[in-house]
Amino acid sequence: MTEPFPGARPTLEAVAARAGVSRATASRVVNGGAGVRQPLVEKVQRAVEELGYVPNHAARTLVTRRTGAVAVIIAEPEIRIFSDPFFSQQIRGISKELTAHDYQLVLLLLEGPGDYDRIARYLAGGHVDGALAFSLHTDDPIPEITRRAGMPTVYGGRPSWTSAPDHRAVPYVDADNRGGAREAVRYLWDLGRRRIAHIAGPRDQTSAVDRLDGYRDVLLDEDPALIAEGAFTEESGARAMTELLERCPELDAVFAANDLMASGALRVLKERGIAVPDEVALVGFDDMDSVAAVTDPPLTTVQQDIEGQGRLMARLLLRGLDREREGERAPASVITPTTLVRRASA
Amino acid sequence: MTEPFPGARPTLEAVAARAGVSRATASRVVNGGAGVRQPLVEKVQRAVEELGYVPNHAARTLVTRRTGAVAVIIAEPEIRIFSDPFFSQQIRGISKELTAHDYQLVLLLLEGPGDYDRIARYLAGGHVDGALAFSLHTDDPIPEITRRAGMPTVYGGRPSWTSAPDHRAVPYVDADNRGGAREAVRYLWDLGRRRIAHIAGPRDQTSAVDRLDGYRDVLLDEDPALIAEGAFTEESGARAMTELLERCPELDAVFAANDLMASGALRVLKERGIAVPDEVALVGFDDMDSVAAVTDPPLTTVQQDIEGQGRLMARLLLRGLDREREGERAPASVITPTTLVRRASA
DNA sequence: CGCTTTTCTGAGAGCGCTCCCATGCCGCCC
DNA sequence: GGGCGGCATGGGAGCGCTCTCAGAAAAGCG
Repeated sequence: MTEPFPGARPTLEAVAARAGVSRATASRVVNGGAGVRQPLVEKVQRAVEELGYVPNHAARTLVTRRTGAVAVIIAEPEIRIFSDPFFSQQIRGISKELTAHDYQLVLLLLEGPGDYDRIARYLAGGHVDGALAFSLHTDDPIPEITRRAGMPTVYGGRPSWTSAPDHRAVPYVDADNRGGAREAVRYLWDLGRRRIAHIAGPRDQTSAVDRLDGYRDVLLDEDPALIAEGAFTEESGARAMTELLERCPELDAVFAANDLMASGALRVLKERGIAVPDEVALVGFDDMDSVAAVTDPPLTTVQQDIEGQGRLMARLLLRGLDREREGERAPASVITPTTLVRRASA
Repeated sequence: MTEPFPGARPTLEAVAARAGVSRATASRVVNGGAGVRQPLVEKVQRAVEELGYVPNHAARTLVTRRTGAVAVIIAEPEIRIFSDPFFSQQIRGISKELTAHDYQLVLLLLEGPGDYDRIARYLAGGHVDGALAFSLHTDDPIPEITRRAGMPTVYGGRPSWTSAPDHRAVPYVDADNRGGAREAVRYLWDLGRRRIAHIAGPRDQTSAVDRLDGYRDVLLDEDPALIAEGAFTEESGARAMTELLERCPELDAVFAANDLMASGALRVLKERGIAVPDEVALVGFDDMDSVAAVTDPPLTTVQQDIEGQGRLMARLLLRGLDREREGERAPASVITPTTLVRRASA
């Protein structure tokens, strides 16, 4: 690797000169070499090698109008998000898929409400070809921003506005929250439990709503006193459990909408000397590595393939980007299956 | 916001035409407006507003040679990294700092050994102005890659090669691991404990080495049987604890090199019916939200400002980028202080 | 009021690349 | 053997922006 002027990156022009061809031919070779005769291809490749040529990304983007980058927008203002392995795993899945297609991941974390402007400007500036967004609340401005920027976007988790009867269809990837919850509650029922409580997640997150719906699907004549709302945190799970025990001391099972709340509930049950699963059976959701298998007793929980969801989101988006050039429409959504993992807590 | 041809973004040319000025003047206004008379500034700003103009990033980068983006390289091949809130918090700190200076964060996750090539190409391609890298092992190729790409880089955690006597100096940010460990062990000593064991982290990570060194600083005549090595995971902490109990049943305190291993140790101690802190006092490291405060009993641990470290890394890098243009040298490293947080476990 | 000095503005080159189109070359068929 | 089609190659425009430089306008001075 020769460096004529150290620090000065060689251009295509230099490669072409060294290979004794035109810039156009050099460009063809660098981009796959279609329609160039073998001997020239080799000459150019040698020149590339010798000069240590790497294409200038900005120049390429300027003309092709494609950046080869995808934004991941994480709009969760709460602390939860980043102490939550959930997102981390999705991101890893996304990263794997993007990498495999030579796309880059640009992380856009929203730190405060004022950040929406920044994001809007960023997306409009043509920095990225598409976007992935997560856990949108009902009135989240993100969809409007991406739409205005003409930015193909795939959502992680069913966006809440899709509950409306005539909503605009957007592609999203989500676990089968309702089905998974149904399976969990039915499992408790089959265990002979009849006073099954539910610690729900926050009402403004569709995953929480869908899991609650699944719970209701099984317990048709459900008692409102058996439902408490938490915030998907350990602490809130503990609070909800305390509440439930006050309202219904005779409950014999709890289905928590995620593992973190389940572990909070478990803590309270243990503090009160209530045996799990003998007196109260407990089921969580997510099968979070750092929680479900570690608690005492380990949690029976609903597993979802989080990394797989990430990959799927990326795949959906990339497919959308390809189609865009052919003028086709956005891809459809995908619901991924869940599995009940039986451990000691139920 | 008028859109003349929906989908076709307005260019500076269009703004200039609408404002009745030259492209050069429009450019000046867009970039701060220095040296342009007020009435023209306003005209241009109005045109920008009306057309919804957003500068084209690629074009700007092409001429300025600055991308306004920084790569965050996460080279940890193990699973640990992303179920570990540690990185998440650093990233949040980095993101905050970058955002405040209008820089973007590009996440480069290494999925396998073959990925180094990809990273090298990416950095050489001029996609980013600088890089932040984490937890480098001794023979990690990342430093060489960033150096070859002429990419200013700041490291998170002291890179291991800085242990060598005549190492190349690189800027890094790290907690005062040794000092923190020293304080923790001294605290146990002051509590009257005399058989203080240590669950160390993996020997190839400097944070582990430094914490071990801190332990040794206090226990000058330390007994090798009192030291066991883990892998910074809950599981490995439990294994190490088991080992230690076999070798030294009479130990009366344990200093674990991180909270995860401390929680594993705690689990084993509880299983054996050993009272914490009465029989064995336990101290961790990191003060990880999701672990230290949640265990039973809550962990006494060494706190470090992880998010602050992230911010600092970004700040150091950005300062370096500024100086680069003035030909100055790389910034120095920073060691951030730690605090002992006393909870029930010691 | 005319001249110099300073402040503003505009014209134009050029960043590195892709891609359209014209040109040249070869082979093939009648 | 002349003409024609097809394929490989090169010339050159142009993506949208910044920045230098020269010229125009405004300001200062005698």
